[in-house]
Amino acid sequence: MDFLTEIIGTDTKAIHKKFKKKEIIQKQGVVSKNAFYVKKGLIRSYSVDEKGKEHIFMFGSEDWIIADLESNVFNKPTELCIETIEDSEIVIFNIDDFNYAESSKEKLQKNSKLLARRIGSLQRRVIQLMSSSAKERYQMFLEAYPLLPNRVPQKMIASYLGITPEVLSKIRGES
Amino acid sequence: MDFLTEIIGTDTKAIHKKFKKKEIIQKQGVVSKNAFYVKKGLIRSYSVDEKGKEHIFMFGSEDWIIADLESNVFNKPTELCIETIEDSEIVIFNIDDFNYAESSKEKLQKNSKLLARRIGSLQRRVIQLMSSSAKERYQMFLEAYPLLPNRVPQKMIASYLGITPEVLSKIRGES
DNA sequence: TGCATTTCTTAATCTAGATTAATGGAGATG
DNA sequence: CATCTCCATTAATCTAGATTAAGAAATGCA
Repeated sequence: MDFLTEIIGTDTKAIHKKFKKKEIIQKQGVVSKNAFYVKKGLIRSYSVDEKGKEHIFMFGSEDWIIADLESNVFNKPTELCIETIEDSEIVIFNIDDFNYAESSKEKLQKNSKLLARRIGSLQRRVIQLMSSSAKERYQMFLEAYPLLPNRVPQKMIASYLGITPEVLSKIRGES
Repeated sequence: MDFLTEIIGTDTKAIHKKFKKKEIIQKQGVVSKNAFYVKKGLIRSYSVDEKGKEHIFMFGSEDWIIADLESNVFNKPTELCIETIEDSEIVIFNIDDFNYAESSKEKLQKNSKLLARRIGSLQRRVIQLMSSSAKERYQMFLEAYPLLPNRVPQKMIASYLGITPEVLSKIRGES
């Protein structure tokens, strides 16, 4: 738990938990201040629209932190459901502790860097969604996350890219 | 310059500048550490794809800060061009100062909150782009930014929504 | 091991939104 | 004020990707 300790320090209360494959870590609709650090395994966060369709917002593998900041910041029920894809070990901690508590300067700075980094990748994602075709987006995904395709089912990759599994299958068949 | 002082403090070196309508504040391709605080007026950041098509990433009106964090964080040329829509007064400052310098704890915490808030809205934007129709996105835009439609040309709203001006015109005609 | 369920693929349609093109206004500029 | 360039709108096509459907492969479970 090295990388995590470095970020949240040792003073933060954190719960260590193991989950089986396909277990729900956090349900949609809950108001929670939790953040989830992936020590081992693979998880995903996704929203479900009115038609019952799932849209994967992000994947989290080792050393990633997943949290619904939209919910945390604006204090409203999560639209994101968080669920394991593989058997996983997750460290759950309170995001307020993480962000604003009696943290050291150093910790706060590290935190800012992490947040900025995440904004960077979200920015890229938004621009991609607006300007690239399904095929281009798939290729960029492969480059950005070369290890994930082996661990994630096709239909989830499709969901992350904002396309249907049928179209993804076609694209893969082409190249 | 109240709100800004509160965030960046008085120690940070900042340049105060006036721009005419349609002036370019920052060009694509530059590696810069600049952030732009809008004191007065309206600006936009956008990327241009290979086909020469513009995609507006975000608008910034009074009290907004616009910066290409993707570029700042990963230290690579900006993909975002920043340009005024109206005559504007802009405060330019170095984002490193803002983030990591000899800042007070309080300032760092405030900074974290701002970043988290921005992540929240980007998260929402990504989910919207994946799950909503053009019409729904337009309606959400109107709710989220009720004042902008009067100040921004249609074609720019279309660009922000990720659709063509023709489709936006059609949508507006319907309701 | 065998049956059930889920996932992937292929193919035939359908549709939201893109593209192209033409028109009438609205601002800018001399 | 006359010309010019840019904008918004409408309408006719076109197309990327959605939907539907059905069979094949993989996976889970008793």
